[in-house]
Amino acid sequence: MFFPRVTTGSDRPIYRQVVDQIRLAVVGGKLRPGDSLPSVRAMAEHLLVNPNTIAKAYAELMREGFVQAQQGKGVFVADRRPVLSAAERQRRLQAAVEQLAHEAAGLGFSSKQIQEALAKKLGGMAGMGETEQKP
Amino acid sequence: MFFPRVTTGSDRPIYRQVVDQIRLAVVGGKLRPGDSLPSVRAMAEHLLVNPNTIAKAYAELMREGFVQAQQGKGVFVADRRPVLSAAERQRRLQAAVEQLAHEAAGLGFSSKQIQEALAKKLGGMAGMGETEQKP
Amino acid sequence: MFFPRVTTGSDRPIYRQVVDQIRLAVVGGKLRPGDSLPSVRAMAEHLLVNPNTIAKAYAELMREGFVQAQQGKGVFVADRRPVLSAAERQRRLQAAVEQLAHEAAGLGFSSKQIQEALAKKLGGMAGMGETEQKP
Amino acid sequence: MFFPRVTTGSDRPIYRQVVDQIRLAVVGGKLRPGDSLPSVRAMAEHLLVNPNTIAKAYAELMREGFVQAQQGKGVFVADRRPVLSAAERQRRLQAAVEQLAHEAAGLGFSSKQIQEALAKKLGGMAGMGETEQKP
DNA sequence: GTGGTCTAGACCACT
DNA sequence: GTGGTCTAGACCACC
Repeated sequence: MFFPRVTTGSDRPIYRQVVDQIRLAVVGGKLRPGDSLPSVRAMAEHLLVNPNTIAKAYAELMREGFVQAQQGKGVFVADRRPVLSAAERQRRLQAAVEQLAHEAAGLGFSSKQIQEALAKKLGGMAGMGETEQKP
Repeated sequence: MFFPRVTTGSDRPIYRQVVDQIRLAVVGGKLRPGDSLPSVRAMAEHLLVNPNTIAKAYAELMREGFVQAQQGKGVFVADRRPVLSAAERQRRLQAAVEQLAHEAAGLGFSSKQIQEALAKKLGGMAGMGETEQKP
Repeated sequence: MFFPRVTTGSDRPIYRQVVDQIRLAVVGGKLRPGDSLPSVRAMAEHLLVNPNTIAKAYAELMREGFVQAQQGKGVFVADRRPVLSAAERQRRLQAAVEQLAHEAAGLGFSSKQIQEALAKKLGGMAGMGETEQKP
Repeated sequence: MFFPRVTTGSDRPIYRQVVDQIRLAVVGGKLRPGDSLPSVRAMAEHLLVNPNTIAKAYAELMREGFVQAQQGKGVFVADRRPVLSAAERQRRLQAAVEQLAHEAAGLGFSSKQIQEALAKKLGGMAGMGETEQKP
């Protein structure tokens, strides 16, 4: 059974962390279509968070098409990966990159330092690199 | 006179957009130490926002050491000085990098694609690379 | 639950008084990491001031690393970490010392009298002397 | 002719700096009863500040009894030093000392560090130590 | 004129 | 419930 890890006290909301990690597990192949996910209550107890928070995360994942709820049975990974338009994906990446650039520039870091920090972070993340999608 | 551009209805707060753009203009050399910035009221009228919102942005920039307010005279670009500890700067860089990594991973981009997008963005920014500060 | 005392009509702004007292309680050990602080609304009602004023105080304390806010849960005392650079801390100490020197000199006190008053005040404060940080 | 030195961009208002320095020169004996001070206009031109600022400083000094204006002749140091009640002087000293203690404690300085910074500052100031007044 | 503080009240996101 | 943002409008200190 897949359980994400969340850290309270981060600037990233808990429900967002849950969404991120499940999404990442799906696109990375750790979770396959048909796999079942923990119930809202089970995950809430496991992570020691409010059930509403998990419910919100699942709702977001359902809206995006990553998971599907089957009445009375539980939550499952959906068959097909949802698609965002290439333009939309690119637009969001640009926005995210821009935000990092602004923040780091304000802190006085050089381009090299920023890129090294990113490389280090990406190197330690699982499931990246095999999921490339051509725009 | 320098005026930032803000878009209401964005997920990024208005005062944050103002801070970002002025900070960028300063580190990018578009604004130099001693340059005067628009008065709180003038910028508020220009951007069609509440003066308090601009005051908040200026207060943030003052705390970060980017600008200096002189009672009754106005707000001016300050001589750059490192206000944050090396550890704090590093902590903030990590947080910013992490956010990009999660966002981009959720969108299904590969490590390589993310790094290329960042490299492209940094390459197009003025004043980066010369501002390196040793921790 | 910790509640500061503020006096309206003082030359020191209310939000500053709140910041001062909470900061003192933290460095003096009266408030320990993890302790929860009154909610913005609760403290505002207790002190008979506007919630925004308390929010501003908490925002300041967060920036300085004394407290940490958790969306939807409340405000908590943070683990201490040095946020400011050594140079910035020194700069602020100098400014504070200078202010006392001017004020006391204007009142006609001798160097010796000022130093004795300070020694007496510092002697009566908890948690001082163990918190030394090398620059 | 006595001219104070002011630094713009400080957190201490200019008119306050002028008041401080003249007051200090009087209690320190550098200026003696009957000595004439620069005219508002002359000092404003010399310090490159607004005449209103100097006028405000002189008004404050006159209210306190340090100087006296003689219509058409100029501003002169007053005969007798003004007296504040012992209790009031002590109260103000306590408040000033307290403020430094709060600020420095928040910055994480030890008692010893604070006292050393004060001693260094006082050592460099003229006219102190001979002006002791018994409370 | 300038920035700084405070109030009152609204809406939003998160738990 | 919690904190975060924004608006509208007031008063003050300073130049």
